[in-house]
Parts: sequence; structure tokens; C-alpha cells
Amino acid sequence: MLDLALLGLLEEGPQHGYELRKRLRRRFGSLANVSFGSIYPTLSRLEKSGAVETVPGFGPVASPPTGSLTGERAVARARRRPGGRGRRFRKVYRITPAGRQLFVARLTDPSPDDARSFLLRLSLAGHMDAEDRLALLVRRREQLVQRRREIPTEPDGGADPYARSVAEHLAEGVDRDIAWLDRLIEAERAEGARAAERDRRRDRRPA
Amino acid sequence: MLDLALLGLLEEGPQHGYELRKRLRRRFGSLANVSFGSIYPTLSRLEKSGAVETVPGFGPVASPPTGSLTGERAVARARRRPGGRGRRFRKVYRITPAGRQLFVARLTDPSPDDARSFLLRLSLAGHMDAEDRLALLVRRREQLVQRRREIPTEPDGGADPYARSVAEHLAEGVDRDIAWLDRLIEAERAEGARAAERDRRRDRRPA
DNA sequence: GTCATCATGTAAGCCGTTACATGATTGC
DNA sequence: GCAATCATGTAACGGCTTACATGATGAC
Repeated sequence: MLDLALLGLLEEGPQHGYELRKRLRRRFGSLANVSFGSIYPTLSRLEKSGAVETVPGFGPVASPPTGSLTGERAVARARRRPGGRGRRFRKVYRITPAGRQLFVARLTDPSPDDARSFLLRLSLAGHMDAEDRLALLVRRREQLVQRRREIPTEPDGGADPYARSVAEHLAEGVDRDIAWLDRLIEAERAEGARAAERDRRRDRRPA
Repeated sequence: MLDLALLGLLEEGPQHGYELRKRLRRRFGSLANVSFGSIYPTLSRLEKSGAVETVPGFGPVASPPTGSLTGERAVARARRRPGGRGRRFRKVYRITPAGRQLFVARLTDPSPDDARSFLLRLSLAGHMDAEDRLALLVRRREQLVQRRREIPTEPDGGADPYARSVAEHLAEGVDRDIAWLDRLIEAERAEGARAAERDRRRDRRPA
């Protein structure tokens, strides 16, 4: 889960742990609001497995594509002190080709996920094939339909008004999620149809 | 979390672990869908701490107030075989006075909780004072308002349509939760006012 | 010179999971 | 007699948290 989020951010450019945590929160909010005690060991693990590597000379971070203030300032600071000692101790990580492969594999992994990891994956769905994206949405929809059936409607203790209120709210929430997924699935299929149409007009039939 | 759910069920009558798991799922659905590997150690822990005790003679369970089939069958089975060997090996637990105290204390504990534990507590809110119940709702509302502010609206990578869709859906979900809490808080306050009115008419002023 | 923040890391613990181990009871 | 389910428990692991430890840098 966390490795996915980290790889997702590192796809956009090299970063160090401390910075990654801030970006994680800004980008994914409650979906990846993790502590340093989790970040650093995860980065070490990813490095050991070859998914990321430290940028030699651990200087300032490369200017990120979004042009964030933090990146700018890091560059400016580096300009002020071009070399030698006085450099800040930072371990800057960069994603490797193997990491990119792992990232997509984890993103498209068909094993069922909970709400948080699903939403995180969907947040990163821009990195997936249209096909895998659609599959992710459909799988999640099926899972929710299943869960919807398991919500207690008038169970033994269904008399209790608080328990009932919670169960109803939960059910409505799942219904809302399913409706949302339906809209996303619809949008994906429409987009797929448009792409096919474009291909057809060019007299090129895709595989 | 699990201890809370278990104590809540045991408030309604003695039960053994296997049965408790089934009831947990039926009553609380996804809020307390736990495995045996979690149930048994938790029961042992509760027993060690004196919150529950095993019913001596571990026979059939006492007929629960809801009159469930399982309870009925257990009693019938016991009637067929009134004593001696042949008894099923079951460890029936019963809540103790200390356990009842712990239950209410855990239920009214003001430390912030995540969605799941909040909903579980609310499901059991019938066991709380009106005052504590209101406090629980108000606390949760404040927490959600806080979280609402932290949801990324147009962050660095706000351009990505998938990330945006997720963020919007999340925000709507929190808004919906807050609105729901507002209705519950309103209902609690109305009920409190009605209770006060009843007291006033009887010329009895509560503390 | 001192305080906030930046920056990395380790250790212990929490709360759950899956997998494993064991055996009794019931239904057919 | 055999399978399903009832019934309890342990061990190993997963993924996260908090607390602790350490120190550099920058702002004032």
C-alpha cells in the first residue's frame, strides 16, 4: 500500500523521505497519511529489492515536473553552495526500471483490496492501461455489491435505533459508492469507444 | 475495538467464542468481521483482566433475550443430555460487573477514533448516558470537519482526473457523514429537551 | 545561542490476519 | 464411515503506530 504510493510519487521525480511524506499527505490526504516510522523502512526495503536507488551525491532534488516551491528552494540553496561540505544529509531516491515494472504490477494486481487501497490505486490509475483500469473498477464494484448484501438489515438486535441508524448509513454509503463506480465505468467505456472510433476512422484496427 | 464489540454482545447474555464470532458478523457486519485468531486471544485477555469469566460447568448457553434459534437448540440439546460426559467442549463466557464498568468506560472514552470504531461505538450507544452519546457525536463531527479541510482540492497533481475524482468523492462522503451526524445530534438534543420537559411537568428538577 | 524545522533511523507495541494443529459432534 | 461444521487454540507474520535517539540547518 505504502510502497505503491511512494512509487507513484517517485514516478514524478526523485525525492527524499522527509519530502515524500509531505507530498503523500498533500496528494492522497487520509489515504496515505503515514508516519516516518513507516516511510523510512519502506524506502529501505524498496531499495534492497531494487525498485528504487539512491541518487549518487545526494545533493538537492532534481527539479520536479510540477515545479514546487520546495524543489525551487532546494535548487536555489544548492546554487548558493555549489559543492563540498555543508550539504544537507538527505537520501534522495529515484525509481528504477524494475521499480516501474513493480509499480504497474502492484497497480494492476487483481487481488481484492479494502476501501483505502482501492482509492489509492484509482488515484494512480492514470499509470494503468485502459483495460486494467476498467478491470479494477469492475472488480471493486462486484466486491461492493457483495458487501452490500452482507449489511445487516433488521438482524437479531435490529430493534436498537442506534445500530439500525448505523446499518442504514453504511448501506447508503455503499450504494453511493456503487453508483459512483457505475459512472466511472460508464466513462471508461465511453472513452474506450471513442478511442476505437478514432482508430477505425484512420483505417487502423487495433489488436 | 474487538473487546468493545465482545463486551457489547456479552451484555446480552453469556456466549462462547465460536458463537460470538457469528453474532459479531450478523450484528455489526463489516465493523467487526474478525477471525478466530483474534477472538480467542481477546477473550482470554478479557478473562485475565477480570472483565469476563467462564461460566462454571460450561454447559449450554443461557437462553439469550432475543430468543435465537441457536440458543433454543443449545438448551434443547442440554435437556436431552442432562449431565455427565458427552457434553460439547465449549467455553462459555459471561460479563462481570468489572467488565460492565470497563465496557461503559471504553464506550465513553473521549480519545478520537477512526470511522470503524466510531460506528461500532455508535451502534452500542444505547448503553451510554444521553450526555456521553451527545458528546460522542459532537466529537466525531468536529473530527470530520477537520478532515474535510485536509482533503486535497486542486493539489500539485490536481490535474490528474482520477486523483481528482477520488478526492471529490471522498469530500462528498465526508460531507454526507457530517450531515448525518447533524441529524443525529439534532435528534439527541430534541430527545433531551423532551426528557427535560417531562421532568418539569412532574415538578421534579433533575441535577 | 537557542528554538523550530529538517532529516534519518531503530525498537517496541498494537491489532489484526492467515496458516496450522487438534479434536468433538452431527447429518447422511 | 465420512464430510461438514462446530469448537478452541497457537505461531508467524503484516503493516502500521508511538516513542526514542541523533544530529544538521536556518531564522532570529
